[in-house]
Amino acid sequence: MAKSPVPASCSEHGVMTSLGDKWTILVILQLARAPEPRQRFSRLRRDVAGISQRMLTVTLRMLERHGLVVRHYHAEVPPRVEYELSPMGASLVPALETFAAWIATHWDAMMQARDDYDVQEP
Amino acid sequence: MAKSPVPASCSEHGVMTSLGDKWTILVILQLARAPEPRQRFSRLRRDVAGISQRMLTVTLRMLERHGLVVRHYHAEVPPRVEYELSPMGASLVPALETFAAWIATHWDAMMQARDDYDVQEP
DNA sequence: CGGAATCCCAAAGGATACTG
DNA sequence: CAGTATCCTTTGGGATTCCG
Repeated sequence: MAKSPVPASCSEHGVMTSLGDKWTILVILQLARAPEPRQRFSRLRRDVAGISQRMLTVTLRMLERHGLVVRHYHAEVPPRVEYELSPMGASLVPALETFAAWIATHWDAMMQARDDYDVQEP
Repeated sequence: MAKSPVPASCSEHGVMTSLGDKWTILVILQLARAPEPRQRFSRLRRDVAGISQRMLTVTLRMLERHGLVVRHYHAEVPPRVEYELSPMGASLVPALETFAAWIATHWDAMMQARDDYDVQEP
């Protein structure tokens, strides 16, 4: 990069790199969909399909760092940590749910298009 | 992966991996925002800030493969190729614009939160 | 002009082991 | 339990060159 003088769209560009990440979106949706607003680390680990413990840690840290998630640490033995969406994080949820709904609606058509494309052009 | 028996959320998971990609979102938005519905390769290359020729090719191929973009090839000399959103691709745009609008609105707050976080915890 | 192919490096991310 | 640290493999993606 550093070839164009950082246009205005660079803010979008930068956020897409982090927020557009697969795990980020899935973790936020999981936090939003669960009945209880606060979720424990191990629960998220189970419910976000396929995420590794490392990526969940990294993702939650990034979200906390940007003010989208609040981390509640309880200094007990064994320790208990809960995560919940901040008001700003919660305000992002509708956009993500719209995105997720679009996927659910068009998933079959996209897979069909992909198969058609693949049989035609080898 | 292949540890959990591929739950229903795997569709979201799978699409996020491709559609959630940074370049994919930026290319779709560029195709949607330009006044002319059809855009030439070289124009997209210029307008999508920072994208390499390789990634633009890969991204457009993937979008075409999934039925979100239509490729118009004109066998002239020199050849001319135009891309435009399919109806399905266009139907995704509102969701992405909502996402982009959220980013524009909350960008400053996120950067502020990030700076606050960074000075506190070294 | 609009790619495709190759090369190659840097970053992402999984597996494992250890700790407060 | 909720991480952190390390290692190591896989992937992303830029640079370059060549082709229709």
